Amino acid sequence: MHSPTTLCELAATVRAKHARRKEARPGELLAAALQLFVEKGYAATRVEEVAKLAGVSKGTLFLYFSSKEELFKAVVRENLSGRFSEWNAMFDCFTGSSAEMLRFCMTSWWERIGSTQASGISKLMMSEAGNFPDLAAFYQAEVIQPGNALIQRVLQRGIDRGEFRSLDLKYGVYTVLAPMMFLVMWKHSFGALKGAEAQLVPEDYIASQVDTLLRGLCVPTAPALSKTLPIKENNAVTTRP
Amino acid sequence: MHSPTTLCELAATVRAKHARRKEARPGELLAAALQLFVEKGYAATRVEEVAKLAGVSKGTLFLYFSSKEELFKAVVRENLSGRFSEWNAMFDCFTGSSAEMLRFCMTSWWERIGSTQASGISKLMMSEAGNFPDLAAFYQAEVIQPGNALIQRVLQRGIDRGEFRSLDLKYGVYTVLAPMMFLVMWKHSFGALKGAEAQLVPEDYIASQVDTLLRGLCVPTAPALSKTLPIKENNAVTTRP
DNA sequence: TACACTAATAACCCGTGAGTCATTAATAAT
DNA sequence: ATTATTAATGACTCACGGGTTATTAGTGTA
Repeated sequence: MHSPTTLCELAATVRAKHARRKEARPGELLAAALQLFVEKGYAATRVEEVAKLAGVSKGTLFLYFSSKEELFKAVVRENLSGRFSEWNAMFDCFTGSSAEMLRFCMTSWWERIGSTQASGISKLMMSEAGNFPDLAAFYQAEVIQPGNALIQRVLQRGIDRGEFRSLDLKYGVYTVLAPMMFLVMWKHSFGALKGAEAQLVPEDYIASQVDTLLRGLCVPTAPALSKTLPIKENNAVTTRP
Repeated sequence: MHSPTTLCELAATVRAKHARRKEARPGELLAAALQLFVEKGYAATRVEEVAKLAGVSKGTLFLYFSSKEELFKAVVRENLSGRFSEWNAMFDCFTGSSAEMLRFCMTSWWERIGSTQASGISKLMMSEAGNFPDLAAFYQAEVIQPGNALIQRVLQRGIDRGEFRSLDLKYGVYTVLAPMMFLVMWKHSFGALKGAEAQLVPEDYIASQVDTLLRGLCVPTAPALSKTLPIKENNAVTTRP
C-alpha cells in the first residue's frame, strides 16, 4: 500500500502517513506555527496549514495543543520568554561606557532577535493585541515588562555614571524601544514588498538611530546648556569589573 | 405600517427602514467604515457591521461600494490623501529655527493626525500590509511617499541652514518617523488595554522624543568644535552663523 | 389613483476555518 | 499470531462572512 519503510526514511519530507513519532511532534508543530504566525499573523494563520507544514493532519495538531490560542502561547514561551535572564546577565558583565552599551544592546538585539523569526511575534502582537486581549495580557506580562525593565536598567546606568543626561525613565525607554519596534513593523509589512522604495538596510538603520539617539540631530553647541541641566554630582565613575 | 415620517425625522438613529437618502449614504458609510476599520482592523471588520453602524443593510452598502476593498480605499482617500498639500504649504511659510520646526511638526502631527481616528489607518496598514499587498501598494503611493518627502524637506532645511548635522537623509527620516509610528501602534494596541502598565501620555511621549531627537541622550561634552548657534527655546531668527 | 422608477431590504449562496469524532493502523504485550 | 493500546487520520459539523438577487416600498409623474 505504502512505499517500503526504507524509502520513507530517506527524506524527512516524505514520511509514512501514519508514522508514530510522539516525541518529535510538538517541536515540529511549534516550528511550523512560528513560521506561519510570523508570515501571516495570528488571525490569518489556519491551523490546518500549520499541521500540513509540520507534516501531520489537523486532528493531530489538536492532539498536542488544545486550541489555536494555546498553540500560540506555546510559540511565545518557546521563542521569547527565558531570553531575558541571559540578557540581564550580559548587562551585569558589561564594563564599557553606557554609550557603547546602548549601541551594543541595539546592534546585538538586531542580530539575535530583530533579524530572526522571533521579531515577527512582536510585530504580530502589536498588530493584533486589540483583537485578542487575552493574548495581549499574556504577552505584556511575559515579554513587554521584562523588556522595559532591561532598557530602564541601561538608561539608569548611564545616568548614574553621569554619561546620560537625566530624563524621565518612563518615557526614555521609548526612545530606545520605538526605533527597534518600528524596524520590526516595517520589516514585516512594507519592507516585505517588492518596491525599491520600501527597501532599507537594517544594520544601517540601527547605526543611524543609535547615532542620533546618543548625539541628537543638532550640531554640537558650546555647553551653555549644562546650567539648565543639573547633572548629578556623584558621577564618580563607578566602573564595574 | 411604519411610524409616521415626523417621528422618523426626530432622531437620526431611529429612521424609517426604507428611507431613501441617496445623497447622505456614502458619507455615513465612510464614517462608519473608518470607525470600525480603526477599531478592529481591515480583515476583522465585517461589512455588515459597517452597514449596521451606518443604519442601512449590507445590501445597501454594496449598492454604493462594489467591494470591501473599494470601501477601504475610499476611506483612505477621504482621510489621508489631500492633507499633504496643506502641510507642504505650512512648511513654506515657517520662519523659525529648524529645531522649532521639527518640534512643531511632531506636536501638531499629534494634534491633527495622531490623536484622531486617522492615525488608526496607519496602524492598520502597518499591521496588514503583508496580507493585502494591493492595499499596501495603494497606501505606499498615496501616503508614505508624500510623508517621507515632507520629513526629508524638514531635515534638509536644518542641514542647509547649519542647524542640523549632516546625515544620510534616507535613514534620518526614520529617526522622525519611527517615534510617531510607534506611538500610533502602541495607542491602538497595548495602549488600548486597561492595564496601568500600558498607559502613556501622548503629549509627554512626543515631548520626550523631540528632546532626545534634537539633543541626544548623552550629556553635552565640551566639543572644542565650532561655536554655533544655541538651539533651544529662546530662538533668535536663526540666520546662518 | 395608477404607474413607472429605483433605493433599500432580507433571504440566500457558497467558500472557509476551528474544533470533533469514528475509524484506521502502528506498536507493544501476551 | 492474536490482542490491546494509542498515534494519527480525514470526513464531519457548525458558525461566520463576502457578495448576490428577488422582492418590497418610497417617490415623482400623469
